[in-house]
Amino acid sequence: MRPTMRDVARHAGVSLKTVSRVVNGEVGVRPDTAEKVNEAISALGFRRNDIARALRGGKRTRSLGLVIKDVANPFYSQIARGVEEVARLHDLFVISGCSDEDPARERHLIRSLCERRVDGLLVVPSAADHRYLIPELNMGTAAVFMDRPPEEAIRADVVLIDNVGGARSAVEHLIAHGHRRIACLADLPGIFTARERRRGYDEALQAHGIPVDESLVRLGPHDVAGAEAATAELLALGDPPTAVFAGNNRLTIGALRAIQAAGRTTALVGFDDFELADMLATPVTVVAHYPAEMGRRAAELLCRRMDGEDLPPQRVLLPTRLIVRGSGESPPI
Amino acid sequence: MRPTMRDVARHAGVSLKTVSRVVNGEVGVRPDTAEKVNEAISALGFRRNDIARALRGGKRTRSLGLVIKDVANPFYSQIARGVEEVARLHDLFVISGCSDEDPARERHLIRSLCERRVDGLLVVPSAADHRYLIPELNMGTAAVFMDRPPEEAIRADVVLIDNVGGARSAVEHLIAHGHRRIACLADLPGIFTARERRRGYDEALQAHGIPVDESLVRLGPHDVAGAEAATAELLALGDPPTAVFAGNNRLTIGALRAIQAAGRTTALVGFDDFELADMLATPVTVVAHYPAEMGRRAAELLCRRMDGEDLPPQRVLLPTRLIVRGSGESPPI
DNA sequence: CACTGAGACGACAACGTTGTCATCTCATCC
DNA sequence: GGATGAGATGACAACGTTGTCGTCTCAGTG
Repeated sequence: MRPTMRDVARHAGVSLKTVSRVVNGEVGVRPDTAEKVNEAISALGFRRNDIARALRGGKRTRSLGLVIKDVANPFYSQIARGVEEVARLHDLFVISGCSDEDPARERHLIRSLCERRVDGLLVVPSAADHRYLIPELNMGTAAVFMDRPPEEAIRADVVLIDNVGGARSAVEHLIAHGHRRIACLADLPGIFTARERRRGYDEALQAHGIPVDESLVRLGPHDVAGAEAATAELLALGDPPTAVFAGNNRLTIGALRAIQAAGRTTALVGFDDFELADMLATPVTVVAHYPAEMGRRAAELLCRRMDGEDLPPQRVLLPTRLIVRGSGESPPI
Repeated sequence: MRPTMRDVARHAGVSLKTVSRVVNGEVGVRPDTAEKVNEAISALGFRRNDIARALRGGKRTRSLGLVIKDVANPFYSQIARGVEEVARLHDLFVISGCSDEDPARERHLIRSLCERRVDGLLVVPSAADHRYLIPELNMGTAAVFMDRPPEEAIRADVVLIDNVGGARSAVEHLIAHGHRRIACLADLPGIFTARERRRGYDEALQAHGIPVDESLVRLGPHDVAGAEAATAELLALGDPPTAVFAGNNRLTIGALRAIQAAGRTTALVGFDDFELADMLATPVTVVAHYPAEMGRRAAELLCRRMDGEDLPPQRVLLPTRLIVRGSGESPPI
């Protein structure tokens, strides 16, 4: 089927090794010999077999595995983009898979990637137990986690967003605009980022001497519809909140729908920026962060590990930025 | 570093081949032998080396290459998602790369993917010449193109959106609402989809006996800013259009900005659906299509080719759907 | 002319796995 | 009791490449 170096060698009347030398640009081949070989290569359409190349000498496969929840989700696709940019610089390929937040699938993916001998792993871990990774790590597969840390037992680098700080800045922004009754839409409490953002919300209130009113906190909404319902409920309270902090972009959209539907001017700040946030009927004030940057930083850390650098496990915290657009600056009723 | 089957064999006191049999679930191993082997496997943390596996016997690598313009762009990330879904069913991995519409990079990517011996290629081709692919195709690498066809000379499957039909339906919708002066924002004429959508625009007008007024057609705007400027220019004409057809979602957003800025109620229909189109100040009527479906269909075709099916090259045309949301139904001034 | 050494090139093994075929062990049967 | 054969296991080669080392050629030197 595909010609091998042996075929090229036969065709050019030289030895296998000489073809190898030419293909890899090694020195010590006479120009006319090299030309003969190159002619044979184009005549036969030879392509060096990277599979064989990786096998021989336990060479690197020049590939890294990326496990995310879902490429179709902009948050993850931007991470993927950041990863790919760094991979490109290092002449690495990215082999990616979507876990869909299913721990079994995640585990299967990681295992398969290890079997393919990727040089390193980049993982956005699901909420499950990751100790099964320990043997792989001990065996020398480098790994860096993104967005959520794995359990204590796993000594690996992590790149996180400053969830607590970002949430705090959002809530403080609302407080600065005079709000005291601020609702919090948090995602499922099993999710690390949801817990952290909730913590930032609490800290901001406490820092300003505002008691946390649990009736204004909604843990659990996980999609636009859930957030819309939860917000509608909050707005229907006898003493409704004058502002809402939404823990991620799904929740922000849901809250926005409910606020618009209720014809209120309730203030809103959301975690996560999203496209067209500035083009909505009410432009949305958000805590922005940079998923592509997370991918890049994680990939860079991974490359350093792959190059054998032996630092203690790093924990990178990426900053957030409050983008003021209107929805967060409405005064209390 | 990582243990091999030989190590496992030594540890279990059996032969290499017996380990292979156990690992691959072959019959003809006594249960107690299998157990010894399995114990050795977990004791050593053995993982079968898929690289060696693929090499031996010219086996498939169980991977496919995906070349898109940019994963961070939702259109492409949805394609990637569709591809992933099918790949998962066939136990294949997806190795992807972003061409950034750079023909040289695309070529490099495809070449590298072939060197890695992917079992098949999925490509959204850039505007360049793809004849360099012919040797690879002849050499047995299956390939399926998406979104844009490669040149005539390349006999391969293609999965396209019904660009002409979708554009025609958009413009006919505007005509049905009484518009006669309909502007067309098309992307760079070098882009296949831009040409096709422009053609749909022409056909719709001609079918209704409306002459094409070239002063209402803008070829070239390629981003939001360009479309905004072009639309502003159109609206400033002595006899401005009463409706705009925008050839893709970037152009739609640009047009929308310009229309809002000018305080007009100019009707607007855009090609490509986008998230939050229904949440904008003016909800946008669009020609929707399904990029994930394109990825799925292309991946399915590719899998059939990889399984050795030998059909003539297929050309799949995916339907579009007009989603009415408001912006396309304003009457002429 | 014999010697030296650098430069060009080739033979061979090895990477980790699996397909092929050979061997070895028994229980079964006449 | 020896032949038979099924079942279990092992030896070995091969996949396509590259690292190591050996061989060969030939110009330069004494």
